[in-house]
Amino acid sequence: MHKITLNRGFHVLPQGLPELLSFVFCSVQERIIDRDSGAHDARLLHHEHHPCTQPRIDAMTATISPGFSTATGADIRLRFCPSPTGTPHVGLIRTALFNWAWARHTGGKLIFRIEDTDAERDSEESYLQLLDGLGWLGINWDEGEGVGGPHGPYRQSQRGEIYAEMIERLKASGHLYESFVTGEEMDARNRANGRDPQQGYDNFERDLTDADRAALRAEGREPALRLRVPDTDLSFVDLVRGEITFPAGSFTDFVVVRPNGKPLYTFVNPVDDALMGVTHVLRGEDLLPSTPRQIALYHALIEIGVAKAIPQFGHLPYVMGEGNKKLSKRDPESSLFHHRDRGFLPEGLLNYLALLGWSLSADRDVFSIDEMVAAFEVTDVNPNPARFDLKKAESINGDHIRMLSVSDFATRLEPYLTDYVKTDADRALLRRAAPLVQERMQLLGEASGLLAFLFTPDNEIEYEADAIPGPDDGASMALAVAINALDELKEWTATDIEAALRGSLVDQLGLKPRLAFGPVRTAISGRRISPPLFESMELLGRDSSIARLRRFAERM
RNA sequence: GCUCCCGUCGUCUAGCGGUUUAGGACAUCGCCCUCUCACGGCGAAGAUCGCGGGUUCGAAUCCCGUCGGGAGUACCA
Repeated sequence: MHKITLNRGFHVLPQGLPELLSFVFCSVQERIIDRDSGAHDARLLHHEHHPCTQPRIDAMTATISPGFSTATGADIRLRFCPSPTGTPHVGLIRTALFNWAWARHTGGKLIFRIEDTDAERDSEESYLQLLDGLGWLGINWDEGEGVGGPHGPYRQSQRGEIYAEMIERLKASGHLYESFVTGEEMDARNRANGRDPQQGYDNFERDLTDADRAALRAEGREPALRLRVPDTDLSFVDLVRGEITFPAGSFTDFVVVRPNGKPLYTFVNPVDDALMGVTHVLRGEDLLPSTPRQIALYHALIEIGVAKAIPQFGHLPYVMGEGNKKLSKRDPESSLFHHRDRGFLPEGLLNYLALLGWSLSADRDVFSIDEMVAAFEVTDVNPNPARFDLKKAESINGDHIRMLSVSDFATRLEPYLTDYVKTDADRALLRRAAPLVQERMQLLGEASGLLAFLFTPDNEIEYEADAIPGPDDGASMALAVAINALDELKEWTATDIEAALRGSLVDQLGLKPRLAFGPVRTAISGRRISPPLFESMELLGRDSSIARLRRFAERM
C-alpha cells in the first residue's frame, strides 16, 4: 500500500503517481481518513457518471492525494480577486501582497480578477481606487484586468455566458439539481423535523422526480440550483494551517444559482479559478469554512473535464483592530489611502503589512520588498490573527524614511507640502532642508509642521503658546544680545552662527543653552520644537533671520 | 446548537524535543549623546509559552482533555 505523507503544504508523492493522477483527474474521489490509524482511503463519488473509472476502483485501496494541484515552482498560478466595494482595506492589501510576493518568489503567475457580481455594492470608483492603491504599492500582475491574458474576460460581470454554459453542463451531468424550497419553508421544515434551524438545508430535494418538479413549477415556483455535495468527510492540507477535515454532514447541498439564473459567489469563484488554471488559493481565513463546498464543486468540475486539479488552499489570518474584532471598514486605520495621506511610504507600509502574519527572520523587522520576495514562503505564514499596530507601523515607516537618499526623500515630500513648495526656488530650499528633518519623521505628513516656517514670510510667523518664554527666562535680554552678535557676523553659516550665539549667550551672558537658544528658536520658527536651529537660520538667510529676531523681540 | 480555525511579554513575532536562565521588534521607563525634538547608544521592566493531564531522561515544541476567543452555519462576497 502506498503511503502519502502530508506535511504542511507539501505532498510527498509515491512513485507511480503520475499514472494514478490521470485517473484522479478524470474522476471524483474523496480521501477518507481513519482518525485512529491515520490511514487514508480513496473512494469514488458519482461513479455512475464515469464508467471509465469503474475498473480501477477496487485497485484504489492505495492512498493517494485527492487531485490537488502539484504545482511547486514557475507553474504556480495565484490570483487576487477583490470585489470592488468601498475603499481599499489594509487586510485586502495584505492578501494581495502575500499572493504577489509568493508569485514573485516562486516565479509563478499572479492573476488579477474582478469579482463584481454584486451590482448593488460594486462600483467603478472602487475599482479605480484598487488600481490606484495597488499601483502606488508596486503590486503588479501577469494576467487579468488591465493587462489581458488568455482566460479573459477578467471581470465576472462580463462572464455571464461562460457561467451559463457551465451551469448547463453541470446540470446535464447531474451535479446540479433544482431546489424549490424557500428560506422560510426550510426553517419551518427543520422545526417540524426537530432539527436545529441553524443546521440549514437537509438535501431533501435531491431526488425529486420530473413529476414533482412539474407540480412545483405549476405552482408558479422557479427553482434555484444546488450542488450535490459528497456524503463523506472532506479534507485538505491548508498551506498555513496543516491538515483540516470537515466531517460529512457539516456542509450541505448549497445554492449556486438563483432562480433568476444569476450564479452566486460560491459558484463563480471556483469556476473562474478552475478555468484560469489557478493552482493555489491564498485568501482570508473567513473563507475557510466554505472550502469543503468549493472542493465539492471542484470535484464536479473535474468530473466534467473542466478542471484538472483542485487548488491548494492557504488561509491567511485576520488583520484585527481594537478588541477582538476584525479591523472594520469603518475604522480609518483600515483604509489604505488614510495611511498614504498621512505619509506612509509604500515600502514602509508594505514592510509592516508583511509582518502581519509573517516574519523575515528572528531578529529583523525592517526589510525591503526584494528581501521579502526572496524569502517569502506561504508555509511560513503564522496562522494567528494579528492586530494592526499603528505605532509599530509608523516606527517601521520612519526607518524606511531614513533609508531614503536625501534627494529621493525631498521629492517624496513635495506632495505633502503643496501649500508651501510651489516654485523651483522652493524646491531647492526643500532639498537643502530635507537632511534636517529626515531623521525626525515617521510620516511624510509631518513635514509641513516641521518645515512650514522656512516658507512663511517673516511677518507671518505665528508663535505657538508653548513656545513663548516665561517672564523670568531673560528672553528679551537674550534676543537683544543675539541680534547684536549676529549683526556683526561675517560669514552666515551654521557653524559661525552657532559660535556667535554660543559665545555671546552662553559664554558671556552665562545662560543655560536651553534658555539661550529657546527664544531664538521661537523667533525663527514660532515653535518650541524645530529642525536644528543654526542650520535653519543658515537656510533662512541673514536678513530673514534677523528680521524674525527683531519682530519677536518687539513682541516680548 | 453544530462545524472549523486560533491561543508564546501590552502588541507583532522567533521557536519545529535538549545550544532557552524563552530571542528580537514596537510601545513603556531610566541613563548617555544633545540648541529643542528626533536619530543613535546603553540598560530596565515585561511571557511559569491559556489551563490540566500524559508520553519522554528531557516539552513552548508530541498526544489527550479542557477553557477562552474568533469565524462559518445566506438564493452576500
